[in-house]
Amino acid sequence: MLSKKAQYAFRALSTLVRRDLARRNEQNAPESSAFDAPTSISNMVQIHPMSTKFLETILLDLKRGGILGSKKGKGGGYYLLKHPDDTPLAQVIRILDGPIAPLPCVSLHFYERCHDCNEAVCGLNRLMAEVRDANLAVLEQRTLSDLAVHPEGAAASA
Amino acid sequence: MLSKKAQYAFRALSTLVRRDLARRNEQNAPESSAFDAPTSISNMVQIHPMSTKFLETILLDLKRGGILGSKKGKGGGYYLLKHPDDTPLAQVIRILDGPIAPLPCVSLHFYERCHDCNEAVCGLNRLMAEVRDANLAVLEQRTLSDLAVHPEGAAASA
DNA sequence: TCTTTTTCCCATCGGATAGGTAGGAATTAA
DNA sequence: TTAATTCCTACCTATCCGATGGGAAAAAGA
Repeated sequence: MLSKKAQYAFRALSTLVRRDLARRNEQNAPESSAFDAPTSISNMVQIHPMSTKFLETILLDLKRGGILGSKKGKGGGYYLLKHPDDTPLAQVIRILDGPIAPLPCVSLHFYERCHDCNEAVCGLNRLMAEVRDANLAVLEQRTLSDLAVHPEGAAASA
Repeated sequence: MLSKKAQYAFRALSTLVRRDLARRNEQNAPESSAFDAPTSISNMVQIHPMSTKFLETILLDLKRGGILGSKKGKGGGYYLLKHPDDTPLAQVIRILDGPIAPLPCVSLHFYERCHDCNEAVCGLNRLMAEVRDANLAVLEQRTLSDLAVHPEGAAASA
C-alpha cells in the first residue's frame, strides 16, 4: 500500500502538472520547464486540502529527489524540473516509500542480499521478481502526465 | 514489501508443498489431500530455521484463512487442505498482509471509499487499478506449486 | 491413567515507523 | 522594513511489526 506521503505527493504533483501543461500550451513552448511559475504550498493546499506542514516535508523530499525545483521568498514555490512525460510514477514512489519490489532481494534500487536463501534456486525470489516486473511495467511506463488525464473529459479535479 | 510473516509463511508452505507433492507421487493418488501426514511446527523450523513461536501464529492464521488443516496431539501438525495448484499466492498474502492493491479505493477484497476524491475521474485511482491488475495477473496465476519448482533442477532448498 | 507431544489461545512487550506538529532561520519581492 | 515564502531541526503520539511467555486443550502411546 502507498503511504499517505506518496498519496499526497501525487495530489500535489497533479496540480503542478496541470499548471505546467497549461502554461506550455498557451505559451507554445514545448521544450524545457520554465522557472517562472512556481506554485506555493498554500496554493496547493487550497486545491487539495491537507496538512500544510506535512505537505512541506513531502515537497522537500521531491525536491531532494530531483523531481521539483523551488524558489524561496515572496512569490516563491515549487515547479517541475522536467516535462511531466519524463517523470515516471516509479520515481515518485521510490522517493517517498522506498522499494517497489515485494522483497529486498529482488529490488533493483534498494537491493539487499537474502541471507538465509540461495537466490539462484529460491522459488519465492523468482516469483517475486515476476511481481516486481509486472509492477514496473506500469510504473516506469506511466508518468506524471497520466495523473492529469481524465478518461471521459470530465471536469472535476481529483 | 511483504512482511516477515508472509515470507515465513511461504517458507513453511514450501516445505508442506514438497511433502504433499512427494506423497501424491509415491501413492499415485492425484485427488484430494490426505489427512494422515501432518507436519509439526518443530519439523518445519528444522528445515527453515525461524522463531518457533512466531511461526505458530502464522500457521494459525493460515489455518483460519482456509489454507491449512491441523491435527492436535502427538504426531499432529499442519497439512494442506487443497492441492498446491489450487491455492494462489494472492490468497496467502491477503491472509497475512491484507490488501494487495496499492490503495484502499482500488482494492477488491479490502475496498474502502476514498473520501476526498471522485473515483470516476481520479487519475491516481485509475493508474493504481492498473498496478493492482498487473500484480494480480501474477499472484492469482501463480500457486503454491510454483514455490517448490526450481528452474534448473537444482537440488538445494530455499 | 499418566506422560508426552502437539495445537491452540491470550496477553504482553520493545522497537520501529507513520503521520503529523512546532518553532524558527534564511531568502526574496514589493 | 515587511510580508511571504522555503528550509531545517527537533519532537510527538499512536499504531504496528516482530517476537515471546504461559499456559489450556487435545490426542497418542505406555
